[in-house]
Amino acid sequence: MKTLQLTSSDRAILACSRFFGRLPHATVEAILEGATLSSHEEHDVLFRQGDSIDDVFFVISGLVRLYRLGKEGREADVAVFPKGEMFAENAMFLGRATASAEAAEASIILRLDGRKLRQFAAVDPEVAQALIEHLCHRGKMTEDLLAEDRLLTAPQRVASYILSHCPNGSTSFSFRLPFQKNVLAGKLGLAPEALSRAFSTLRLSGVSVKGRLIEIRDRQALERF
Amino acid sequence: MKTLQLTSSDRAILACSRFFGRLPHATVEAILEGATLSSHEEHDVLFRQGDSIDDVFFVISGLVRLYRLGKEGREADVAVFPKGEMFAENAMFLGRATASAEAAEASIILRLDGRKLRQFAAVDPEVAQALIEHLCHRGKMTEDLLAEDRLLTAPQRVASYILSHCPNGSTSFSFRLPFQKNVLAGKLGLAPEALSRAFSTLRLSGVSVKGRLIEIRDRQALERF
DNA sequence: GCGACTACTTGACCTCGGTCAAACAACTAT
DNA sequence: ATAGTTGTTTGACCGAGGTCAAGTAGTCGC
Repeated sequence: MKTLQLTSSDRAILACSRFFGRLPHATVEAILEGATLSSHEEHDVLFRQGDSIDDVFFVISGLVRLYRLGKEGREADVAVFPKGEMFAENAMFLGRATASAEAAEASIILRLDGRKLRQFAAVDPEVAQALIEHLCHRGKMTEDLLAEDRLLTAPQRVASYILSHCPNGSTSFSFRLPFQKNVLAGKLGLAPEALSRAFSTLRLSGVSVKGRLIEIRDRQALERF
Repeated sequence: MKTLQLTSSDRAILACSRFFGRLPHATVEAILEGATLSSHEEHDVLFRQGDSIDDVFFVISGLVRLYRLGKEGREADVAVFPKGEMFAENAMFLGRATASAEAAEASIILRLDGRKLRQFAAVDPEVAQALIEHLCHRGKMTEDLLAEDRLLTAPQRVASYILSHCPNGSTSFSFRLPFQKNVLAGKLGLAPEALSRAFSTLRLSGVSVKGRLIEIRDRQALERF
């Protein structure tokens, strides 16, 4: 872990994030005052389930995995945050972290003073509003995961993930996975082997996979799955 | 469905709910103005996934099941709300309902004007604060469900549910299920048959089940599970 | 080029839990 | 009581996916 300075390109990322994007510059600057920036290696732990943390985190670059611990060291991902996402606002209001967080690849993380943010939310309705919308969005994300776990088989979940990256309208297209298959497996609640098998099932429906490159030949076929 | 009048005992329930409990009487009264009260039979649908609703719901009595729809009419519960809980605040900010809701037993439901509540939240920081904490709590609930689904087997999930109703300290105790086993199965993401089998597995660890009455002889045995 | 990692895939096996069918139990209405 | 309805349990079966163990790519260093 190394401490860094906030650059202007970092600010650009903040400016177009869901949370900060809604707020006027002055407010953003005020919230950012005293924030610290740090770089982390893959597998660096940011905080642990049960910790009482009073910071809020923001992914400037890289990827963070949020997970719960089970018996015998088992881990279950409850969310994965790419560049531009904020997390651990929960802990700020609930008192302790409900999950652990670690960098899923080399990442740069911004750490805001939670008490200050809370203060702002209590005074500035605009900040409160932004927080509310952020929380609604986060709630929907976990609800999505839960519902997919309960309703879909492994290949269906993968198909659904692929489709969520597909601009609707086009029947064939391709894209690069934004992270390792390992991480995708975790996010979808699958063992890596199961993800692999799911991909090879989908191959029969016109999906080709070369490394991180995914190619779709027939959108309808995927939707039918 | 029948329209009703808000009684004083209904107000008492509101007053000690997580959301309204934090707010001053005057604010509560203002939010409640224009709210409508209705009674519903089991299986009455309150709204459907995808509906654009501009009401927020509150369970005065009974039980509401929130669920997502899958292929071929499959349903997956994403939350179950007992008396005193508020729901569908999500839809207010996201535009449409992310899930369907129906009464899981005969229930009395209070329906608040969402636009007005939103208005209040935008003006009164106290309301915003209450909303934020409510959303954090809801987020944690779904996260709990997701993590349990991914980390625990059926008997473990049931054990965990039982333990969550056990006053910590006592080694043996008993309580009544607050709803049908059917509903519990749904909440835990199990088929009713699987719940039944889970109970009979736990019987070997000192759990006895007679109808809705659950009796625990050995707390530690459950925790070890 | 070579070896040494690490990511990913494949195969074999087995357990958990879903599904269908049937038996049972509790409740209601007649 | 009798029959019907609904909630719950049990048995038999099977398929999805976890786990362990090899094997195959890639990728990095040199």
